[in-house]
Amino acid sequence: MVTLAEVARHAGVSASTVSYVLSGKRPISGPTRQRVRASIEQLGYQPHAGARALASSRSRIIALMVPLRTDMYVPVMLEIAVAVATTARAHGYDVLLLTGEEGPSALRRVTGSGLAEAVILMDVQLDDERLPVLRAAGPPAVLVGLPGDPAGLDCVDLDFAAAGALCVEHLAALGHREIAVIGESPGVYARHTGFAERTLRGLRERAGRLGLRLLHRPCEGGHDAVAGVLARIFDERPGVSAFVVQNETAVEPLLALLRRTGRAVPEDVSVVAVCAGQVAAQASVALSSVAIPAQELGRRAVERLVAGLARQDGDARPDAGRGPGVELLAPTLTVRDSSGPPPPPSGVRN
Amino acid sequence: MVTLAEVARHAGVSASTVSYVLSGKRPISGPTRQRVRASIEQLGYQPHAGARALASSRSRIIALMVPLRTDMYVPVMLEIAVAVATTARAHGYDVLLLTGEEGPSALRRVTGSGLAEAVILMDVQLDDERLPVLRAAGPPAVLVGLPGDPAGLDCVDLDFAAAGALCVEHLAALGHREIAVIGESPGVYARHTGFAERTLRGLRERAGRLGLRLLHRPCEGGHDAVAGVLARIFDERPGVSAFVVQNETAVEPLLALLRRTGRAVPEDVSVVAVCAGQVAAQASVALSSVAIPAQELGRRAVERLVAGLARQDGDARPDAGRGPGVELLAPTLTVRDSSGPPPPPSGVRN
DNA sequence: CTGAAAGCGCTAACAT
DNA sequence: ATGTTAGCGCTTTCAG
Repeated sequence: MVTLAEVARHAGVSASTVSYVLSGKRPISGPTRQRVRASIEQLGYQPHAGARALASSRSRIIALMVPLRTDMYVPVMLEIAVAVATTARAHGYDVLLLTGEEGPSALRRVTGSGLAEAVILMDVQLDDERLPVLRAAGPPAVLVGLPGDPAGLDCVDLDFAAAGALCVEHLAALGHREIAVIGESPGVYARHTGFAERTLRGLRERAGRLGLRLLHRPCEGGHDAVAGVLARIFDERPGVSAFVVQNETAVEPLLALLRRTGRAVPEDVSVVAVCAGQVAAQASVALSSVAIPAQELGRRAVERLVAGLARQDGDARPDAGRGPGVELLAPTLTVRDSSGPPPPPSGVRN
Repeated sequence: MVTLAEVARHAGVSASTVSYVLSGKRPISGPTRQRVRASIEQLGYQPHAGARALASSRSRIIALMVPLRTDMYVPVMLEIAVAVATTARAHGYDVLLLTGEEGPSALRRVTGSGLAEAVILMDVQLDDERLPVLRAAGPPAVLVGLPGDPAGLDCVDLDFAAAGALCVEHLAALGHREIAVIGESPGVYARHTGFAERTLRGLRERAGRLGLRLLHRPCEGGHDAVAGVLARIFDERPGVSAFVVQNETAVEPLLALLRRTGRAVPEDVSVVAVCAGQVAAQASVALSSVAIPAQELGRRAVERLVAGLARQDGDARPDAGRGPGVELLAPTLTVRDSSGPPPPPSGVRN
């Protein structure tokens, strides 16, 4: 293995000079820098990560904790993870993959051992058990998602409430007066995953303001579960002319069932989804939808973390990352083929 | 930060004793071990990862390279990644997440810097550009997937050829004589991703042996693409009574289109899939399918890697991991609701 | 602008 | 069974 000392000897300089060429932490004359660079190149030198971490107390590693349970928003999770890794690299960091399984102790472990100098948490619950660890003099952290009490924490998420409102608004503008919401599976609500409840709040609030009727039903994924829920909805509210879906695995079953029961989309009923953009675009009827901005979420999480770490170093630049706090990304609704005006009142159908 | 030296002082022993209590690399008397353990506990000591890596030249980190492009088998990819992380932890390793983006250089980087001591590569292409790095005195590595020439490499994958054969066999046993294959998107074949071609080979070979007609068509995901392919298939081969699908995003569109064109599944046509188990189970008609054993793949990859690393250490145990080479997991076909006997010859329908 | 040298915290001979 | 000690490779004072 090539060491810094060998590079130094080869270049005819001291070890510290090589180090400073690498870090740029002090001015090095042009010629020396050239020679050192050449030696590094020739010898194929690569700094030893462990030695660096030991001497500098900075591992340049960010831990990313993904949920163990992969039952929800799976493509989105992967996309966020990949965006985190990519963005982290762009800032000189590597990413350590942790699963939710180990829970809070994993955070203590990677953080206490100096393995990771910061963490990003995905799939945050309203009263997440990992949060106490973070508040108690924890490491720099950014949550993707919003806990019940985000005080003192750094969070990035889609503004799901606004997303819900946006869906209602879109449907209201088309003339719909009665909407049904096919929600996440009951388990998601039971776990108090914030985004589901926030979406619902946004839906309800805007529906209330615009005077629409709104019916919400949690729903498991899969064809049979959706069939049951759908039947109950039409039973309770025959006047429903539009659906908002927030469960990727319910999307296709819903479309299939509507088709089978002779309801054309969007002629007879409209459907709007809050889900991964790809899912919406590739559905058997391209769905008008609010996409989860997975890449953006991953990217922002890293950027905020890196800004925070720089701040620690005394990089008092006022620009990067607008400081800690909650950052909610504004939702965008993409209109595709699944939403249109409601059918004319029954009996008047042409 | 609590150091090993402090623990040693607190316990009234030398630093090496503490180290050995931790590593178990030499016998320590019961009493001393107790005292050291107690001190560790009380002081909340955590070994410094960097210092350890430096002194021992073992980082206890495995790099996992996932494809950047997330267009295929996405849930499976995440499931593998999570299984890798979980299994690695069970063996005392952590996992570094790399994206395909950086390519071969990422391998050199994490490996040359001692950051990771071994790597797992996912989504391996037939002539993967990362392989030369591995063969050339590279780090211990396991591929999830099969390259064109696996010589000298350690690989784990589903036996896709056997999976294809299994599908044909199942359909043949039901009485089908003419089968169509909805393949992966053309891009996948163009990239020479091995599994798609191996599946096809298995399908063809078994179909040939059993005297079935087989028609293969690559297919993009999404409703429109599937519609086009399906139309062409029925045009060319009106006698087709069964489909094998190997593209998760084509599954629901296919089912929807069959339904719409008045073909009942499985009464009129059978459908068998090679895809994630969850997708098959949750489809609008529960699909008979060969599942991709994601967890098993991730688990085996780590186990083989760890076995290899132990072998390096001189752990000449004959058991663990059956040595390097190619390990193909046997496929399992789960019969669900989408496959049955073909309809009686036309004109005889009841 | 550059060098010398003292650690960073841990492991693993080498002792006893 | 335990202690002593010499590094592992790098960063960062302290000195010029």
